[in-house]
Amino acid sequence: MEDINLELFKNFREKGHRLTTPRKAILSILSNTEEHPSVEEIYFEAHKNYPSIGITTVYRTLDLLVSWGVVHKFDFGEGKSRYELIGHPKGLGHHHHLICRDCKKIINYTDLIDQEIELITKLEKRLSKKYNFKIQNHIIEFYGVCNNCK
Amino acid sequence: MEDINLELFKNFREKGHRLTTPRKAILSILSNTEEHPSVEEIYFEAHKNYPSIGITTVYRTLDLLVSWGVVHKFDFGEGKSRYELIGHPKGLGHHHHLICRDCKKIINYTDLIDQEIELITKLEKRLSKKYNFKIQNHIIEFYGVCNNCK
DNA sequence: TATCTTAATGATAATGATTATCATTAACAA
DNA sequence: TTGTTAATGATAATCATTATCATTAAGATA
Repeated sequence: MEDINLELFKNFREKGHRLTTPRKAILSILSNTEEHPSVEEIYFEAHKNYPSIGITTVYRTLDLLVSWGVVHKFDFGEGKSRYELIGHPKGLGHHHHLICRDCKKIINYTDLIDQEIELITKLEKRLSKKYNFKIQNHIIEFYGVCNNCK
Repeated sequence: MEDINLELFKNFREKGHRLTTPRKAILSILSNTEEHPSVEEIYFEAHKNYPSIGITTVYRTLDLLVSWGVVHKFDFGEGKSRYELIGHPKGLGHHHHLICRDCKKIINYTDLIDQEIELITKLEKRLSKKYNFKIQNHIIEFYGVCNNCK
């Protein structure tokens, strides 16, 4: 439970939801990973400290967090979803992905250029006005074939 | 079968695959839609002209096209995949998405493409060199809440 | 602190998209 | 026209996710 952003706890209370043990466990796991864990991985990890947790609760809690825009749900083409805290307390921070169509390997890259941030910020402003859309986050992904698979 | 890019047919032959009726039907559908059809929708559509087609073949053909980087497989969080021709012969062309987390509505937008292309080209070059990765395409998606759902 | 209300949980079954199997069919090379 | 075999389509199997429902425990209240 070391590095949880306490803002996340407040989030629950403010929205009138109960802050339960399984929810705390799941937030803790998301806060302390630098990966994009799947439901099964989160369930397995949570089990260590909280053996009675059910996988249904993992699904439910993640859905809740995703609907608030606090967690992003990814699909890298493996037939299951992966999750990531959007405002990540560890260093992971804002990043994008290179995805191998073949072996599904994911490379995180963070060498974003200023130009990108500028472009995206501009786009966000324009799009949210034009479509009256509240934008919570964005993803940029490059698809192709990795060095091992070509 | 009106507007198929014949390059796509060559693609099959060049790779030593047979150009079969169901494959032609699927390519035709992808070439003539401006949507992101699901497997079921493609199957249903193909059925009109080719009633004996099986849904398994739709899955298989799409997998093949995706592995060549000719078709992109999307997941908009609906629990099923959607597909789109990357080099689209109709006007759809290169675009990105605004996705409502709530109702899953998808808005296609084509704004700011010139500036984007410049930036993305630069990024692509840099990333493919750095990670020795053959990049085939990219997606940019904005997630949030649409006007109806807020 | 004990009690009450009800949101949240977890076990289980149900669903639904996708994949595997395998006998049959049809591309296309010879 | 024929033969080889990749491709097909029907069906069953798999597996992630969702629905159901009796039970539990957060947190408000006394």
